[in-house]
Amino acid sequence: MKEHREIKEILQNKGYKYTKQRESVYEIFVENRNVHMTTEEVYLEALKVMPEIGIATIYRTVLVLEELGLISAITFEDGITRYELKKEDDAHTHHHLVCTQCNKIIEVNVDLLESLEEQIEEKESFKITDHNLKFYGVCCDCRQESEGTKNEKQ
Amino acid sequence: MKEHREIKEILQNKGYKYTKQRESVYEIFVENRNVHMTTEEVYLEALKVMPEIGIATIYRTVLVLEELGLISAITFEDGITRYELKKEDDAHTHHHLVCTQCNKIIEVNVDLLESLEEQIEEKESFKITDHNLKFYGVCCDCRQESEGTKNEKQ
DNA sequence: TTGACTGCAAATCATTTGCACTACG
DNA sequence: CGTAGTGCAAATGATTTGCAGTCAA
Repeated sequence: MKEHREIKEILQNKGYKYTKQRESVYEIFVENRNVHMTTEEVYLEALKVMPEIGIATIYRTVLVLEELGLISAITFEDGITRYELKKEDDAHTHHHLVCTQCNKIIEVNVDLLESLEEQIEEKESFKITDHNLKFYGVCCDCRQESEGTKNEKQ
Repeated sequence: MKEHREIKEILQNKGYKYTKQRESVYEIFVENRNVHMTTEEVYLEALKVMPEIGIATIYRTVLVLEELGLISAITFEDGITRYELKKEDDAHTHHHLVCTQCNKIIEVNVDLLESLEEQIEEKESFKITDHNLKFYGVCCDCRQESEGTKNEKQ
Protein backbone atom coordinates (compact mmCIF):
# COMPACT_ATOMS: atom_id res chain seq x y z
CA MET A 1 0.00 0.00 0.00
CA LYS A 2 2.38 2.68 1.20
CA GLU A 3 5.16 1.10 -0.83
CA HIS A 4 3.73 2.81 -3.88
CA ARG A 5 4.67 6.12 -2.37
CA GLU A 6 8.20 5.13 -1.56
CA ILE A 7 9.32 4.20 -5.02
CA LYS A 8 9.78 7.85 -5.93
CA GLU A 9 12.13 8.50 -3.06
CA ILE A 10 13.96 5.24 -3.49
CA LEU A 11 14.68 6.14 -7.09
CA GLN A 12 15.73 9.66 -6.32
CA ASN A 13 17.93 8.65 -3.43
CA LYS A 14 20.00 6.63 -5.81
CA GLY A 15 20.13 9.34 -8.40
CA TYR A 16 17.48 7.89 -10.69
CA LYS A 17 14.60 9.90 -12.01
CA TYR A 18 11.08 9.06 -11.08
CA THR A 19 8.96 8.16 -14.08
CA LYS A 20 5.48 6.81 -14.62
CA GLN A 21 6.81 3.72 -16.34
CA ARG A 22 9.10 2.88 -13.44
CA GLU A 23 6.30 3.25 -10.97
CA SER A 24 3.96 1.17 -13.10
CA VAL A 25 6.47 -1.62 -13.49
CA TYR A 26 7.16 -1.60 -9.78
CA GLU A 27 3.43 -1.78 -9.06
CA ILE A 28 3.14 -4.80 -11.30
CA PHE A 29 5.66 -6.57 -9.11
CA VAL A 30 3.87 -5.49 -5.96
CA GLU A 31 0.57 -6.76 -7.34
CA ASN A 32 2.18 -10.01 -8.38
CA ARG A 33 3.97 -10.82 -5.19
CA ASN A 34 5.43 -14.32 -5.25
CA VAL A 35 5.03 -14.60 -9.00
CA HIS A 36 8.16 -15.05 -11.08
CA MET A 37 7.57 -12.98 -14.15
CA THR A 38 9.46 -12.88 -17.40
CA THR A 39 10.16 -9.49 -18.91
CA GLU A 40 7.63 -10.32 -21.58
CA GLU A 41 4.96 -10.98 -18.98
CA VAL A 42 5.72 -7.76 -17.16
CA TYR A 43 5.51 -5.99 -20.50
CA LEU A 44 2.08 -7.44 -21.26
CA GLU A 45 0.86 -6.29 -17.84
CA ALA A 46 2.37 -2.87 -18.33
CA LEU A 47 0.65 -2.47 -21.68
CA LYS A 48 -2.71 -2.62 -19.92
CA VAL A 49 -1.79 0.46 -17.95
CA MET A 50 0.46 2.24 -20.44
CA PRO A 51 -0.29 1.19 -24.01
CA GLU A 52 2.64 3.18 -25.36
CA ILE A 53 5.31 1.58 -23.19
CA GLY A 54 8.07 -0.26 -25.07
CA ILE A 55 9.57 -3.57 -24.07
CA ALA A 56 13.04 -2.02 -24.01
CA THR A 57 11.84 0.16 -21.18
CA ILE A 58 10.79 -2.93 -19.27
CA TYR A 59 14.22 -4.46 -19.74
CA ARG A 60 15.86 -1.26 -18.56
CA THR A 61 13.46 -0.72 -15.66
CA VAL A 62 13.82 -4.23 -14.38
CA LEU A 63 17.57 -3.67 -14.17
CA VAL A 64 17.08 -0.52 -12.21
CA LEU A 65 14.65 -2.16 -9.81
CA GLU A 66 17.05 -5.01 -9.30
CA GLU A 67 19.89 -2.59 -8.68
CA LEU A 68 17.69 -0.85 -6.12
CA GLY A 69 17.15 -4.19 -4.41
CA LEU A 70 13.40 -4.08 -4.98
CA ILE A 71 13.18 -7.19 -7.11
CA SER A 72 15.39 -10.19 -7.61
CA ALA A 73 16.22 -12.24 -10.67
CA ILE A 74 16.29 -15.96 -11.12
CA THR A 75 17.07 -18.04 -14.14
CA PHE A 76 15.80 -21.54 -14.63
CA GLU A 77 16.88 -24.06 -17.23
CA ASP A 78 14.95 -22.37 -20.00
CA GLY A 79 17.50 -19.56 -19.83
CA ILE A 80 14.86 -16.86 -19.51
CA THR A 81 15.37 -14.41 -16.67
CA ARG A 82 12.44 -14.01 -14.34
CA TYR A 83 11.94 -11.42 -11.63
CA GLU A 84 9.94 -11.29 -8.46
CA LEU A 85 9.38 -8.78 -5.72
CA LYS A 86 12.10 -9.12 -3.13
CA LYS A 87 11.14 -9.71 0.46
CA GLU A 88 14.05 -8.43 2.54
CA ASP A 89 13.25 -10.61 5.51
CA ASP A 90 13.75 -14.04 3.97
CA ALA A 91 16.52 -13.22 1.57
CA HIS A 92 18.74 -15.93 2.90
CA THR A 93 16.23 -18.64 3.55
CA HIS A 94 14.21 -18.35 0.38
CA HIS A 95 14.61 -21.23 -2.02
CA HIS A 96 12.73 -22.69 -4.95
CA LEU A 97 11.24 -26.05 -5.70
CA VAL A 98 10.85 -26.54 -9.41
CA CYS A 99 8.42 -29.22 -10.55
CA THR A 100 9.93 -30.92 -13.56
CA GLN A 101 6.51 -32.03 -14.74
CA CYS A 102 4.35 -28.92 -14.63
CA ASN A 103 7.14 -26.33 -14.20
CA LYS A 104 5.41 -24.89 -11.19
CA ILE A 105 7.68 -23.00 -8.82
CA ILE A 106 7.12 -23.36 -5.12
CA GLU A 107 8.80 -21.22 -2.49
CA VAL A 108 10.32 -22.74 0.61
CA ASN A 109 11.83 -21.13 3.61
CA VAL A 110 14.49 -23.03 5.46
CA ASP A 111 17.77 -21.77 6.69
CA LEU A 112 19.85 -24.86 7.18
CA LEU A 113 22.39 -23.35 4.85
CA GLU A 114 24.16 -21.28 7.45
CA SER A 115 26.26 -24.05 8.90
CA LEU A 116 27.03 -25.23 5.40
CA GLU A 117 28.21 -21.77 4.46
CA GLU A 118 30.42 -21.53 7.49
CA GLN A 119 32.01 -24.85 6.62
CA ILE A 120 32.69 -23.74 3.08
CA GLU A 121 34.00 -20.33 4.03
CA GLU A 122 36.55 -21.96 6.24
CA LYS A 123 37.50 -24.82 3.97
CA GLU A 124 37.80 -22.79 0.78
CA SER A 125 38.62 -19.39 2.20
CA PHE A 126 35.78 -18.06 0.11
CA LYS A 127 33.70 -15.18 1.48
CA ILE A 128 30.10 -16.10 0.73
CA THR A 129 27.77 -13.18 0.11
CA ASP A 130 24.79 -14.92 -1.44
CA HIS A 131 23.50 -18.25 -2.57
CA ASN A 132 21.02 -19.80 -4.85
CA LEU A 133 19.40 -23.13 -4.12
CA LYS A 134 16.91 -24.90 -6.33
CA PHE A 135 15.40 -28.31 -5.86
CA TYR A 136 13.97 -30.22 -8.77
CA GLY A 137 11.37 -32.89 -8.47
CA VAL A 138 7.67 -33.60 -8.65
CA CYS A 139 5.16 -31.46 -6.83
CA CYS A 140 2.30 -32.92 -4.85
CA ASP A 141 -0.27 -32.22 -7.58
CA CYS A 142 1.72 -34.04 -10.22
CA ARG A 143 2.44 -36.93 -7.87
CA GLN A 144 -1.25 -37.46 -7.30
CA GLU A 145 -1.98 -37.21 -10.99
CA SER A 146 0.58 -39.79 -11.97
CA GLU A 147 -0.68 -42.08 -9.23
CA GLY A 148 -4.20 -41.69 -10.53
CA THR A 149 -3.54 -42.29 -14.20
CA LYS A 150 -0.46 -44.49 -13.88
CA ASN A 151 0.67 -43.46 -17.34
CA GLU A 152 4.11 -43.67 -18.80
CA LYS A 153 6.53 -41.17 -17.34
CA GLN A 154 7.87 -38.25 -19.40
CA MET B 1 41.30 -43.82 -20.78
CA LYS B 2 38.97 -46.72 -21.29
CA GLU B 3 36.05 -44.34 -21.26
CA HIS B 4 36.90 -43.42 -24.81
CA ARG B 5 35.98 -46.94 -25.83
CA GLU B 6 32.68 -46.97 -24.03
CA ILE B 7 31.13 -44.00 -25.75
CA LYS B 8 30.29 -46.11 -28.77
CA GLU B 9 28.36 -48.63 -26.76
CA ILE B 10 26.71 -46.02 -24.61
CA LEU B 11 25.41 -44.29 -27.71
CA GLN B 12 24.25 -47.48 -29.35
CA ASN B 13 22.59 -48.78 -26.22
CA LYS B 14 20.33 -45.78 -26.29
CA GLY B 15 19.63 -46.05 -29.97
CA TYR B 16 22.02 -43.33 -31.08
CA LYS B 17 24.53 -43.80 -33.82
CA TYR B 18 28.20 -43.61 -33.09
CA THR B 19 29.92 -40.83 -35.03
CA LYS B 20 33.37 -39.31 -35.03
CA GLN B 21 32.00 -35.94 -34.03
CA ARG B 22 30.22 -37.36 -31.00
CA GLU B 23 33.32 -39.18 -29.90
CA SER B 24 35.47 -36.09 -30.40
CA VAL B 25 33.12 -33.89 -28.42
CA TYR B 26 32.98 -36.41 -25.63
CA GLU B 27 36.77 -36.61 -25.57
CA ILE B 28 36.95 -32.86 -25.21
CA PHE B 29 34.90 -33.13 -22.05
CA VAL B 30 37.05 -35.97 -20.75
CA GLU B 31 40.19 -33.97 -21.41
CA ASN B 32 38.68 -30.92 -19.73
CA ARG B 33 37.43 -32.57 -16.60
CA ASN B 34 36.24 -30.00 -14.09
CA VAL B 35 36.10 -27.27 -16.68
CA HIS B 36 32.74 -25.68 -17.40
CA MET B 37 32.74 -25.11 -21.12
CA THR B 38 30.40 -23.08 -23.24
CA THR B 39 29.25 -24.59 -26.51
CA GLU B 40 31.42 -22.07 -28.28
CA GLU B 41 34.48 -23.21 -26.34
CA VAL B 42 33.77 -26.84 -27.08
CA TYR B 43 33.37 -25.87 -30.72
CA LEU B 44 36.75 -24.16 -30.81
CA GLU B 45 38.36 -27.24 -29.29
CA ALA B 46 36.57 -29.51 -31.71
CA LEU B 47 37.76 -27.46 -34.67
CA LYS B 48 41.34 -28.38 -33.80
CA VAL B 49 40.52 -32.03 -34.30
CA MET B 50 37.80 -31.75 -36.96
CA PRO B 51 38.10 -28.56 -38.96
CA GLU B 52 34.85 -29.26 -40.84
CA ILE B 53 32.66 -29.64 -37.77
CA GLY B 54 29.79 -27.17 -37.48
CA ILE B 55 28.67 -25.48 -34.31
CA ALA B 56 25.16 -26.81 -34.78
CA THR B 57 26.60 -30.27 -34.37
CA ILE B 58 28.12 -29.24 -31.07
CA TYR B 59 24.78 -27.94 -29.85
CA ARG B 60 23.11 -31.17 -30.90
CA THR B 61 25.86 -33.41 -29.52
CA VAL B 62 25.94 -31.69 -26.18
CA LEU B 63 22.22 -32.41 -25.83
CA VAL B 64 22.78 -36.05 -26.61
CA LEU B 65 25.63 -36.34 -24.13
CA GLU B 66 23.52 -34.69 -21.48
CA GLU B 67 20.65 -37.03 -22.23
CA LEU B 68 23.06 -39.92 -21.86
CA GLY B 69 24.09 -38.59 -18.48
CA LEU B 70 27.69 -38.12 -19.54
CA ILE B 71 27.82 -34.38 -19.02
CA SER B 72 25.77 -31.93 -17.04
CA ALA B 73 24.65 -28.41 -17.75
CA ILE B 74 24.78 -25.34 -15.57
CA THR B 75 23.69 -21.83 -16.25
CA PHE B 76 25.12 -18.86 -14.44
CA GLU B 77 23.83 -15.31 -14.48
CA ASP B 78 25.24 -14.60 -17.91
CA GLY B 79 22.56 -16.90 -19.29
CA ILE B 80 25.03 -18.98 -21.26
CA THR B 81 24.78 -22.72 -20.78
CA ARG B 82 27.97 -24.46 -19.81
CA TYR B 83 28.68 -28.16 -19.66
CA GLU B 84 31.10 -30.30 -17.76
CA LEU B 85 31.88 -33.98 -17.53
CA LYS B 86 29.59 -35.59 -15.01
CA LYS B 87 31.12 -37.53 -12.17
CA GLU B 88 28.47 -40.05 -11.11
CA ASP B 89 29.86 -40.42 -7.61
CA ASP B 90 29.42 -36.87 -6.32
CA ALA B 91 26.26 -35.96 -8.17
CA HIS B 92 24.49 -35.02 -5.01
CA THR B 93 27.26 -33.31 -3.14
CA HIS B 94 28.74 -31.30 -5.95
CA HIS B 95 28.16 -27.56 -5.70
CA HIS B 96 29.63 -24.41 -7.14
CA LEU B 97 31.21 -21.33 -5.65
CA VAL B 98 31.04 -18.45 -8.06
CA CYS B 99 33.42 -15.57 -7.47
CA THR B 100 31.57 -12.38 -8.25
CA GLN B 101 34.83 -10.55 -8.90
CA CYS B 102 36.78 -12.79 -11.25
CA ASN B 103 33.93 -15.15 -12.26
CA LYS B 104 36.02 -18.14 -11.31
CA ILE B 105 34.03 -21.27 -10.53
CA ILE B 106 35.18 -23.47 -7.69
CA GLU B 107 33.82 -26.92 -6.96
CA VAL B 108 32.89 -27.97 -3.47
CA ASN B 109 31.77 -31.28 -2.15
CA VAL B 110 29.57 -31.28 0.91
CA ASP B 111 26.44 -33.21 1.49
CA LEU B 112 24.64 -31.36 4.20
CA LEU B 113 21.69 -31.08 1.90
CA GLU B 114 20.22 -34.47 2.67
CA SER B 115 18.54 -33.54 5.90
CA LEU B 116 17.30 -30.36 4.29
CA GLU B 117 15.79 -32.35 1.45
CA GLU B 118 14.06 -34.70 3.83
CA GLN B 119 12.56 -31.78 5.66
CA ILE B 120 11.27 -30.24 2.48
CA GLU B 121 9.92 -33.48 1.07
CA GLU B 122 7.86 -33.94 4.16
CA LYS B 123 6.74 -30.38 4.59
CA GLU B 124 5.83 -29.72 0.96
CA SER B 125 5.02 -33.23 -0.19
CA PHE B 126 7.44 -32.62 -3.03
CA LYS B 127 9.53 -35.54 -4.30
CA ILE B 128 13.01 -34.15 -4.78
CA THR B 129 15.04 -35.74 -7.55
CA ASP B 130 17.83 -33.23 -7.96
CA HIS B 131 19.13 -29.93 -6.75
CA ASN B 132 21.32 -27.09 -7.73
CA LEU B 133 23.23 -25.05 -5.22
CA LYS B 134 25.45 -22.10 -6.00
CA PHE B 135 27.22 -19.82 -3.62
CA TYR B 136 28.30 -16.36 -4.64
CA GLY B 137 31.07 -14.43 -3.03
CA VAL B 138 34.72 -13.58 -3.26
CA CYS B 139 37.35 -16.24 -3.78
CA CYS B 140 40.56 -16.32 -1.80
CA ASP B 141 42.64 -14.84 -4.64
CA CYS B 142 40.38 -11.84 -5.02
CA ARG B 143 40.20 -11.34 -1.28
CA GLN B 144 43.96 -11.10 -1.08
CA GLU B 145 44.12 -8.77 -4.02
CA SER B 146 41.60 -6.34 -2.61
CA GLU B 147 43.41 -6.41 0.72
CA GLY B 148 46.67 -5.66 -1.01
CA THR B 149 45.55 -2.82 -3.24
CA LYS B 150 42.70 -1.52 -1.11
CA ASN B 151 41.09 -0.03 -4.17
CA GLU B 152 37.49 0.98 -4.62
CA LYS B 153 35.11 -1.94 -4.82
CA GLN B 154 33.28 -2.81 -8.05
C1' DT C 1 20.30 -49.29 -48.68
C1' DT C 2 18.30 -45.80 -45.70
C1' DG C 3 17.33 -43.08 -42.10
C1' DA C 4 20.06 -40.87 -38.54
C1' DC C 5 23.52 -37.43 -38.50
C1' DT C 6 26.04 -33.52 -40.24
C1' DG C 7 27.22 -28.84 -42.15
C1' DC C 8 25.63 -24.73 -43.58
C1' DA C 9 22.89 -20.90 -43.72
C1' DA C 10 18.78 -18.89 -42.51
C1' DA C 11 15.49 -18.40 -38.72
C1' DT C 12 14.31 -17.62 -33.79
C1' DC C 13 14.20 -15.63 -29.46
C1' DA C 14 15.69 -13.06 -25.57
C1' DT C 15 18.01 -9.08 -24.74
C1' DT C 16 20.66 -4.79 -26.00
C1' DT C 17 21.58 -0.63 -28.26
C1' DG C 18 21.55 3.72 -31.29
C1' DC C 19 18.99 7.58 -31.95
C1' DA C 20 15.64 11.19 -32.07
C1' DC C 21 12.19 12.68 -28.98
C1' DT C 22 10.06 13.58 -24.30
C1' DA C 23 9.66 14.96 -19.74
C1' DC C 24 11.68 14.96 -14.89
C1' DG C 25 14.06 17.96 -11.78
C1' DC D 1 16.70 24.28 -19.94
C1' DG D 2 19.66 20.03 -19.91
C1' DT D 3 20.00 15.44 -19.44
C1' DA D 4 18.19 11.06 -17.97
C1' DG D 5 14.66 8.27 -19.64
C1' DT D 6 11.65 6.51 -23.33
C1' DG D 7 9.92 4.27 -27.72
C1' DC D 8 11.07 2.31 -31.77
C1' DA D 9 13.52 -0.31 -34.81
C1' DA D 10 17.66 -2.30 -35.91
C1' DA D 11 21.56 -4.99 -33.96
C1' DT D 12 23.38 -8.68 -31.27
C1' DG D 13 24.33 -13.17 -29.50
C1' DA D 14 23.04 -17.70 -28.17
C1' DT D 15 20.61 -21.41 -29.78
C1' DT D 16 17.51 -23.84 -33.20
C1' DT D 17 15.96 -25.47 -37.47
C1' DG D 18 15.26 -26.69 -42.58
C1' DC D 19 17.38 -28.99 -45.98
C1' DA D 20 20.40 -31.44 -49.02
C1' DG D 21 24.28 -34.29 -48.77
C1' DT D 22 26.85 -38.02 -45.97
C1' DC D 23 27.77 -42.11 -43.50
C1' DA D 24 26.96 -45.64 -39.78
C1' DA D 25 24.45 -49.92 -39.21
